[in-house]
Amino acid sequence: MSIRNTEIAAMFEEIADLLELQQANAFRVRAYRNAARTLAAWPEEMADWAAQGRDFDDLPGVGKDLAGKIAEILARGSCDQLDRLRASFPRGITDLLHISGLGPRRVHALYHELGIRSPAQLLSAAREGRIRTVPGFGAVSERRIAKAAADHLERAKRWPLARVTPSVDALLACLHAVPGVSEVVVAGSFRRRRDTVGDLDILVVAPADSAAVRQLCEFDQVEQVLAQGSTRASVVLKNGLQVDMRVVRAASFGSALVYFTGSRAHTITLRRIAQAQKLKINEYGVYRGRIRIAGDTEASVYASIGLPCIPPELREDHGEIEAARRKALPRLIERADLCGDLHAHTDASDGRESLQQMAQAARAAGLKYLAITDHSRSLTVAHGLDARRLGVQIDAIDRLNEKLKDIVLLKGIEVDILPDGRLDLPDAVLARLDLVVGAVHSSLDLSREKQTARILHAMDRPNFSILAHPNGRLFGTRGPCALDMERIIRHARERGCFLELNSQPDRLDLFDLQCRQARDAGVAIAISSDAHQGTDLRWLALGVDQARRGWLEAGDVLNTLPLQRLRKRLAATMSPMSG
DNA sequence: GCCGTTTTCGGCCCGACTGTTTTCAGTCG
Repeated sequence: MSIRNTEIAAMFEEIADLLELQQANAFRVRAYRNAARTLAAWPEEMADWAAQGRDFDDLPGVGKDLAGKIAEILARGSCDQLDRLRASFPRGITDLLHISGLGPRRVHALYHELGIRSPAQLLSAAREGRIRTVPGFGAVSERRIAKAAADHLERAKRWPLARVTPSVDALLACLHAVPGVSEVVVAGSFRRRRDTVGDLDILVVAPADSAAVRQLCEFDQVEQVLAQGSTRASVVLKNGLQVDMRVVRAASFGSALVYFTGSRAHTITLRRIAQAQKLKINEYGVYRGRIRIAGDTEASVYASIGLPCIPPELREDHGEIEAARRKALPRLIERADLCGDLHAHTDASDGRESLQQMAQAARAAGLKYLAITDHSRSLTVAHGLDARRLGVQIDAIDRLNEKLKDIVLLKGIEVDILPDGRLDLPDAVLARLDLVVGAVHSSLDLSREKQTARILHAMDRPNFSILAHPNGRLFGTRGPCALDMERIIRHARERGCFLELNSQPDRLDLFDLQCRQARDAGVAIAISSDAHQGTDLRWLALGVDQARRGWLEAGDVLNTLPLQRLRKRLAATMSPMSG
């Protein structure tokens, strides 16, 4: 199988790590990291570029040298430089670089003084009191290293976005109570609405002498204070979540918000642009020489370098700055653009509420239609519907629709895609429905080829409308299935069917970059709640957040269509000879 | 190692916090 961009990126990161341990030129190291970042986010595979005869040095941050290394990696799975570097260090030593508090200098020192070459060895050395014998290390460092090594061995964890909401609410309340505090904003990846967050970055606007830092450090949910200064503090909450807080004055609010919202790559690019215009951007403002020319609002910071304000969800240095320059930023979808929801369950399968209760909840959520898509028969743990029970539900929906006002229930099913790609109910039964949502719930560990073929085959069935939660990942439970998503997107385009962005907090599936690929390919996305009770409809907002990260506009999303136009789009997928 | 209405050479984002090196290097975000 061909080598993927993410694998090339990982090799460049490894080269960068090993070069750092060799104390190589820091800018050379950075060049590898820049290229790795570009590769990891690039929508087209370099293997395809190679097949098309395209030059790798067309990639930003990739010159002749790195282009040659990409070609070498594609050809033989590695490159001479990586092989040489690996040979000169013990395997696994780069793990040490990913332990909090350790950088290349300290790892170098620990390796040469104590022969430490793994996190486990580091932990024992710290517990035996040997770290403090190394010049530059003391008892405090040793204690911190022991803790960080233990944490690393337990594996650093990222939090699903929705799971940090209780902590966010508590922190906002805590900090708003401080006299003089005028703004409290959670910035960082939380504000960019990434599907997971590693920590919380909180920006507080307050006078220089405010008690905000002390308030956070003394907050009753704080387990440990990592750092405490006059304008910054870092703490770990009792639930393990790290919180970094910065205090700025109102005049710097905009520049601080840009800076702490990130991403790192985005802000670095902004500063490079500023530098080229003889300006300097930092968290306190935008400066020409010693004169401060902007910084009170985010818009003023972007305007100072000739750009419109870029929505936080796009700030990943994935082309949004170039798009802003060309005045070609997308007009991102909003929750209010959704007219309905195309994936919901009732108590007929594993939902908790009746048809009528779900209809009322959907109307209360401002929706005009709700597709009822209970599970199919093979998902026995969810009391999946067979043909007879589905028929009963179809009749019940028809009767209920006659009585309902301001909301229409659509007749659907979340039909299992069987391991061989067949659907779990006969075509004649599915043909009675308004839409068919197909989903994989079993045999999740097939090979990439088999899993992809299974889904392509299912899409070819005459009544297939929407592929539900395409990657099948569940945070904390299982990773995404091995899939050729580019092929699935192309096939959906050819077949005229749709991909779901499942809004459940533990799914958020399609991923952001895949949404963008689908959009670029002209495949519409259904943003669906997968609600199992009425209150779950609130998850649609999370799906919209992720869709915005995928650059989706209202026109890219199937369920922004009003009912009549939606019916037409769906009907095209439901006719036996479609595609 | 990359890159150029600053430059084909000489730059490369910027500031806060920590521990320990009594003046700053290392790390982090």
